[in-house]
Formats: sequence, structure tokens, C-alpha cells
Amino acid sequence: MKVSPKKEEFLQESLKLIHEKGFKATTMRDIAERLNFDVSNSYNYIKSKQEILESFLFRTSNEFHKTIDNVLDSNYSAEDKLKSLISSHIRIASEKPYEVALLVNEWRNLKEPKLNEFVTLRDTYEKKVSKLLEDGINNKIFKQMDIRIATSVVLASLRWFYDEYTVKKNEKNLNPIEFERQIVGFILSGILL
Amino acid sequence: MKVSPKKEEFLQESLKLIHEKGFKATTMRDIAERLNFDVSNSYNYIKSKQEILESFLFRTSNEFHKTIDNVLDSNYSAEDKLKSLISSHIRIASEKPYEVALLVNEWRNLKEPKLNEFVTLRDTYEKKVSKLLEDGINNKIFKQMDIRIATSVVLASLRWFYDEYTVKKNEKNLNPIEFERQIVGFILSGILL
DNA sequence: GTCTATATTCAGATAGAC
DNA sequence: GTCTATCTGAATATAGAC
Repeated sequence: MKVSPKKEEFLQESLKLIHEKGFKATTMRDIAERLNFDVSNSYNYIKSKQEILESFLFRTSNEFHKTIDNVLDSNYSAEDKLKSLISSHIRIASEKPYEVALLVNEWRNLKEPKLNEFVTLRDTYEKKVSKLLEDGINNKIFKQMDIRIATSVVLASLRWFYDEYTVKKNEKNLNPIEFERQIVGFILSGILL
Repeated sequence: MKVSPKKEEFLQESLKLIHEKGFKATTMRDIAERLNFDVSNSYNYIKSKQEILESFLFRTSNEFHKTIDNVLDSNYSAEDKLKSLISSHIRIASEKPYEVALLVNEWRNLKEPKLNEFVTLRDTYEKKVSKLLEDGINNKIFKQMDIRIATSVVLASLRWFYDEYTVKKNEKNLNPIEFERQIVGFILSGILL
């Protein structure tokens, strides 16, 4: 679906503002002001404030699902599947940091029934990760761990990463590949030498 | 400072509601309704909605700071300091899950100058963790890693944990000590067997 | 400590002229 | 696509009676 350049600009500017201030704290007036026009014009591009949230959230969620489905469908070992998952996550988060930030921080501002739909997608994603880890444990590739803890801790290790590409951090210009190498090292073998 | 039982109930109920719906989405009316009285009564206990947020946030932040200061002041090795830090974090998060949830999720709803004050405290905390990790790397106890990544990933591995004690998860009744054992295992040596 | 009433401000959204 | 004007609802907070 084609989107006019103006609409695209509107959405991207909304995305950044929402990231800065939070969804609830960002008003339609804030967005309009940033774009130098009146509030009422915002409704040329969207039907409601919720629509901004929904369109980004489901699009990004979808991207993560497609990615993990491809990983799980592959013939890689559990270890290489995990590496591939980490790599994909870091690629998406570095390419679309604001979209990922929205996914992580603002999903609970969705209203029913979209909220329920999203939570289901999220749970499904977690189950896919659990499946991967469980296979690795059963094949004696990963150490024996409680699956829920392992899933939470692996996802948590990845989830913060978008923030390296939103604000003006990353002064040292570490590139995503080097980041990936270090995160893989951490998740697979921890920090002990 | 003594707090009347009624005020304590008011604050605790506020805390849970804010956790469920988010700070901005939770209205004073919501809280009053939950306690079966009119909105106006809420102001018998607090001067403003912001005050709820501020009191919890700085109290909890303070607790984490005291804890890490004790850890850093000890004569433990870097490895044992890290283990002690993990242990303390898990203890606080399991004892006061809603307070920790607020700390993690709602700090950015603070208003200036409190917001700035909080962010400074938070940055200081991160620097203390970085210091610990840096010492461990210099002493060849931890592997060579980018300090900022190491700090982020260690903190991210711990940050999600409050959630095990808020909702009705934890069906398997894993106790905090077993959780701690598994998290220590993950952070120190990863998931590879 | 509880209520009713109200002041104030502000947000999302729409109508309709240009 | 832009504006002015406006509707509607809701939220924080206060005053003052019981």
C-alpha cells in the first residue's frame, strides 16, 4: 500500500514524538505543532490517534514473527537458530529503532479488541522462543534451565537494544555487527572469562 | 515517618492500579473508585497525583543505591560482588514487585525538576554497575567486553524480574533463591552447556 | 473523613469556509 | 490541504457543608 510522502512524514514525526514523551503524553496538538500546522490537519492523515499506534505496532510485530518463523523453519542447530534470532533482532532494532521502541514501550495503550490481539501475538512470539530454547535443552546444547526464565532472560537481553539507535548514544560508533558479536557472546557464554 | 493505615492502603492501591493501567491512564477517580469513595477524598492523603509517583520512585531508587553501595564497599572479588548485586536485586524485586515495576516503567512521567533528579540518580546507578564490571574485566575475571553493552545487558537481565511477582505467574512456585541461582548461571556463564 | 459542587484546563475529534 | 471555530468529554484539583 502506497503512502503519500506527507503522510509518511506525519507518521514518522509522530513516532519520534511518541518515543520522546510517551503515547499518552503526546497530544495531537504536539504532533501538529512539530509539523507547523493546525491540529485539525492531522486528521487528513489518520482517523484517530489510536490508528497511529495500531499501524506501527502490528506492522513491526508482524516483521518479528516472519523473522522467527524463518529461523524456526531452517535446518540450523538450536545454537545456530539462536544466533540467527539474535542477529535478526539486532538488525531490525538498528534499522527501525523507533518502531521497536514503540513495540516495547507503548503496546499497552492499545484499546480492546486490538490490545487482546496484540497480547496474543506477543505470547505466541514468546512461545516460539521457548520452543527454540526447549529444543536446545533437550538436545543437550543448552544447559538445563527453567524454560520461562530462559525465555525471559534471553528476550530481556535483546529488548533494550533499540535504545542504542534512538538517542545520541553510540558515540564510539560500534556497528551492529560488533554489537551482535558481543550480545551473542553474552547470551551463549555469559561474562565470566 | 509514620503513615496512617488509611494512607498506606491508599498508596498501595494506587500502586497496583498504576501498574495495571499505567500512570497516565490511571485517574484519581479510578483509585477512589477502587477504594469506594469519591475522588475528592483522595486529596486527604496526597497533595497531587505526582506526589504518589515521586514518593515511591525516590524511596525505591534509594533502596537500590544503598544496596549497591554496600556491595561496592565490600572486600568481595568482582565475581562475588556481581553475585551479591544479583542477589540483592532479586530480593528487592520479589519483596516489592510493584514498587520496582513503577521504577522501571513510570519514571518518565515525573515532571521537572524531579525528572532530572531521578535521571541523574539512575545514571549514577548505572555508572556504579559499570565500575564493578570494569574492575572485573581489568582483573581478568570477566571477559573483555564493551562496558556499556555489558552494563546494559546485565541490568536488562535483571530488570524484567519484578513481573514474576506481580501477576499470577509463578505457578510452579519457583522460589527467589532458585530464581537467583538460574539468573546467576545465565549472567555468569550463559546458556550453552 | 466523607460528600456535593464547581473551577479550570486540556484532549480528541468534527464541521465547514477558503 | 489549510485554517477557524466548536463540540464533547474528561481529568486534576479545590471549596465548603456535614
